[in-house]
Amino acid sequence: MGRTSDADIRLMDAALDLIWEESYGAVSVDDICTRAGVKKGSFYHFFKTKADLAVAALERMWLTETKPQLDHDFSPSLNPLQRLAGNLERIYLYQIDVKKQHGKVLGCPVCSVGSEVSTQETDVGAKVCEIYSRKLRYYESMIRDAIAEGSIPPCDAHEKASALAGLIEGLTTQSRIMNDPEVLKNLPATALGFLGASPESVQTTLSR
Amino acid sequence: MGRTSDADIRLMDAALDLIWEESYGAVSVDDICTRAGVKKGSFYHFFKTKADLAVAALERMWLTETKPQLDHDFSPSLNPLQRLAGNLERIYLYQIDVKKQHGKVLGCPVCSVGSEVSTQETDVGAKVCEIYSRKLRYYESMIRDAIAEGSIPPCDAHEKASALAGLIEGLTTQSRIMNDPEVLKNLPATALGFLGASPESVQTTLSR
DNA sequence: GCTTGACTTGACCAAACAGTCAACTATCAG
DNA sequence: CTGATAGTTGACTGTTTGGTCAAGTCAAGC
Repeated sequence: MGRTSDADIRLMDAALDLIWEESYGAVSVDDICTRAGVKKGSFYHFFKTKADLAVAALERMWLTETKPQLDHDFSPSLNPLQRLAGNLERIYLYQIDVKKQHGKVLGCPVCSVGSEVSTQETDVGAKVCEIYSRKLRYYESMIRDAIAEGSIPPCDAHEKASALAGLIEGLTTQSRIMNDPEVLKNLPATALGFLGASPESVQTTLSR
Repeated sequence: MGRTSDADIRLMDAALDLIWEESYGAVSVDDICTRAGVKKGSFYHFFKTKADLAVAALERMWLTETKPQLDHDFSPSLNPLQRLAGNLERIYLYQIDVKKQHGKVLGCPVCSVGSEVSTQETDVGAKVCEIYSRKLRYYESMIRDAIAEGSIPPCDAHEKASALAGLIEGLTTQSRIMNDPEVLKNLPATALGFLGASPESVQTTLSR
């Protein structure tokens, strides 16, 4: 019963877009409301604070975008190294497209927001941490499969996954700072090499 | 002639501290003035805007802290892999200390600020970019020396340096987000392995 | 078709904000 | 000693900000 609305969804989408394009701190509640076409009273009907909205928006992004994409890219139907190579190639092409659309490389919103607010907005920080950890599981499982398959030397999969995430997020951040997607061009090959894949298997994996 | 002052230096130090602890967007001109013990009128006597101050503060940090430290860590008097290992070990121990002092892992201010403001404050973004590039030169020269010495396989030193910086900054950011310095514990070994150093040379490099 | 309750609206408030200024003060060079 | 000048101060302005609210609107379920 009662009136129906998609204002909360419009607010989440607007918030994520703006925060991605600018930054968490540079975006005001008014900015978000204007972009979403929602009045401030409605904002506070759905969310207690900007941080509250950010948490909801991040979780929504995970559910509607990140998770489906990762499920596709890291499907066990592919061989482990191809999963990673495909995912990283897609990230590279995506940032090229983002630069075309927005005029700027925008990188990864989860990472940017996390680094910005982790010491301040604890709820947002916790949500970022959660999403980051979920991503790590995809890497970890891929690494375990690659070891089992013999395509990379044995190692601590959890630790390697964390370092791999560092490499990926670090270069993505670098491409945002430098505003240059080409920083990511060799990421697939670099990442495979980092995992210890032989130069030949890197070659064959990337040529598919 | 005229009155002397160190207010500009106090402002730069205060700004850098606050921005490091919180974020660029979360810190106001009033906050900076209060921490520096300077009145707002004096702030605007020395700097046009917060962005202007940030640029000056970053350059000052480079000159008084980063550069001397890098010159020490990457001194050609050490063998190339030891330079990197020593530098990364120091970063790890430093973040442990920062967590003790501030209660939180704060990561690298250049990288955090860069990721936050690169799309908005172009002057600050350019300065971050400049400092980032200067850091890359240390990595690049170390990599070239390591190749010449035969301790790592040949590669494009510039590209490898960029990826190495991604790995280091990425894991540093991860440790800030997770508020856990232990993320950086194996960074020395991980980075040496990433460069292609043999397990034995990693072992001997780290045991010194 | 009417009641209930979720949603909307625009006006409103106090606090925080960036930025200005004229009057004041300390210091250095001559 | 003194004048020119760099630096200081606190009070000021206008704007943006987060946040509230009472009155109004609309749709679902009975």
